[in-house]
Amino acid sequence: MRTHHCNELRAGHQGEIVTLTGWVNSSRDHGGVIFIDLRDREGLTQCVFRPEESSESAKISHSLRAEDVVEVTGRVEPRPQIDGNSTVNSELPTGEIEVAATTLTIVNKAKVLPFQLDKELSNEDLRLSHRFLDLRRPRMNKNLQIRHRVTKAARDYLDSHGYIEVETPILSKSTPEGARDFLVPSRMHPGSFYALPQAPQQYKQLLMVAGIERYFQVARCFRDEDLRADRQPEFTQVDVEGSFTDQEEIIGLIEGCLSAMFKAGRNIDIPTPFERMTWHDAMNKFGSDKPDRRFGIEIADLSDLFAESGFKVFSGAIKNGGVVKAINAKDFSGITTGQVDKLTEIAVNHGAKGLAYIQVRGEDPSTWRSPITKFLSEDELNGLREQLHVEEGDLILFAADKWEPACEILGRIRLECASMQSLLEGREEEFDFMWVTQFPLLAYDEESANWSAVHHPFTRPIDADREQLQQGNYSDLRAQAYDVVLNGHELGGGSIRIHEKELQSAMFTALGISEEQAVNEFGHILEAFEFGAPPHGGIALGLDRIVMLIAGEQSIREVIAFPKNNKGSDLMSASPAPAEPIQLRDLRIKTTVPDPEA
RNA sequence: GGAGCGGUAGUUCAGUUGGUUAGAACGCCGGCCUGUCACGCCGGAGGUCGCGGGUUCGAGUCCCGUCCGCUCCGCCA
Repeated sequence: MRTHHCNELRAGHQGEIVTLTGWVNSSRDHGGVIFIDLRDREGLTQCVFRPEESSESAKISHSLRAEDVVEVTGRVEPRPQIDGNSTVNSELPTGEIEVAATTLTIVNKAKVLPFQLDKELSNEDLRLSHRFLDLRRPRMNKNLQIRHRVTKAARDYLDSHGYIEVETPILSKSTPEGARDFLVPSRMHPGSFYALPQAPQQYKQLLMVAGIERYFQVARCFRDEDLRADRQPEFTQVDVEGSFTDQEEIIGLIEGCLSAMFKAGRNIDIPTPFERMTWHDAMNKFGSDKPDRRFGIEIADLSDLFAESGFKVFSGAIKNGGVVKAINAKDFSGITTGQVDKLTEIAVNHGAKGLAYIQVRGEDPSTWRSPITKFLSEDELNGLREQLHVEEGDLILFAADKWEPACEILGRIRLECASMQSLLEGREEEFDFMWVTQFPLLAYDEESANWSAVHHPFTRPIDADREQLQQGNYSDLRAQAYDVVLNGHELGGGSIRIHEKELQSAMFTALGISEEQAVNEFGHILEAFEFGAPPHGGIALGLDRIVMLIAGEQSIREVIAFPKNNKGSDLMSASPAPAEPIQLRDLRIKTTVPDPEA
């Protein structure tokens, strides 16, 4: 049996007889003396095999290959002086010592691996199909350890604040709103399906009705939507709900929880309280409900300046009830034609007809290079210079549209400018936490002519807007909803919920859900609200994203042990896979897709 | 559903205006080596250039189609 792990032995252990186990990380065969670096999950220890001390184990050691599993027994020795030179390896925590092997057992040989563990691998397919090897790499091993510590910190923190973890069903019911569900056919109810939960939303509210008062869950959630670097079909939320609470209490709780998580995972102290910004301000200044504020380029409103402009694109947009907005990308007047094209494409993809810009080559507007300055008056140009603090070298970009699309266009453009200018490089240690509050409650979709819930249909309007909702006046309602944002990533979102049947019914009416449908789909929660439901609210944190940011990774796949690829496949187990005919028969399911095996 | 980028040795990549037998590094195999730690030295094996078609005297390179991967948009209450 092993006596120590591979990151444990130090000079103080000198003379002890120890046994280490692990994988051969590397071997250096000098013909006579042989070194191997033995690796376990904790680290590396050098073992040395000298023929004069143990001819048998030295002989065996010649056959060692990378990733063989071995057990080594020997004496802890200080690294010697050779010809007056120290052989201490200061790069290695165990570099002051080595284990002079007397016994070597090859526990299990390893084939040559399909990739080298000490080299970066761009072929993610290969990594995922051999994930059990990929995870051996110290970086991945470290990521899983960070994930464990961060999760534990969240659990401990919430526990210490009186929140108890309750498990809610994975086999659940399909909900009409929201993301596409994963369906699970029921054998005992042919033709009927469970759905995997997109979130434990309704269950946790029912736990509040049940008098649990303070609930949390490290909850697996499922959404059958297209994937991204920060999206997986199954992902984990730290789901929290409390009764007799309010937005302030939840925000304070989560600030403490995130602090504990970042402390545990990265040993940094994040300052609290976080800054707050209303959704309207976030959109207005940053064109996003999850602003990245680490660089400037704030959006300015120039509607007053251009209301009567001779440039009809601007004045026309304003007369149509829209706005003219602009950003000043400092020191970016040297933008290339290709980059202008790319920015224009982004603008056009978001509904703009084009992208007006000015390359500022000097103090005097006459030196400005632009397709539009010839349409602008001297007053307008001077006003522009003043309001945007224009200096030589700047690049001005405009959007003229309705308020929200104009904000969104410039929001996208400012992110792309930051990327083109590499404004975020080398700033991995900056953490800008913030809350975005007062989201709109409802959004109108022109195409379907329907109102839909911006957060979800259980979200409570702010008290001042409650009457309006019940009177059927759905424009500009504000929600008691809040998102916590870090460096442009949404870490989590929550709200104070509706706990009264009448208000919930009014909400369903707003969403075009008929009474019959409401009873059918949400009857249990409407009924529950009639039996003394306490006021309640909560939040859900995206654990994968948080761990990703703490670990400094670019994709949540790097912090999930066995993630799916871009198409939702697990390349290691080859799932999803066709079902056996007998399984389908039991489920009374017939597929219309031809069997690829046939 | 759409856009972009990519696919050449086990891996990471290079491969010029289309032109000899498609290269390098690491890994792998064999040999040498008693103080290395990315050990070193000598030798060797290893390729359907994703797949299919086309242009051409000649295609890794050009054209068309297709498959796969990643990133982004749509989507994700």
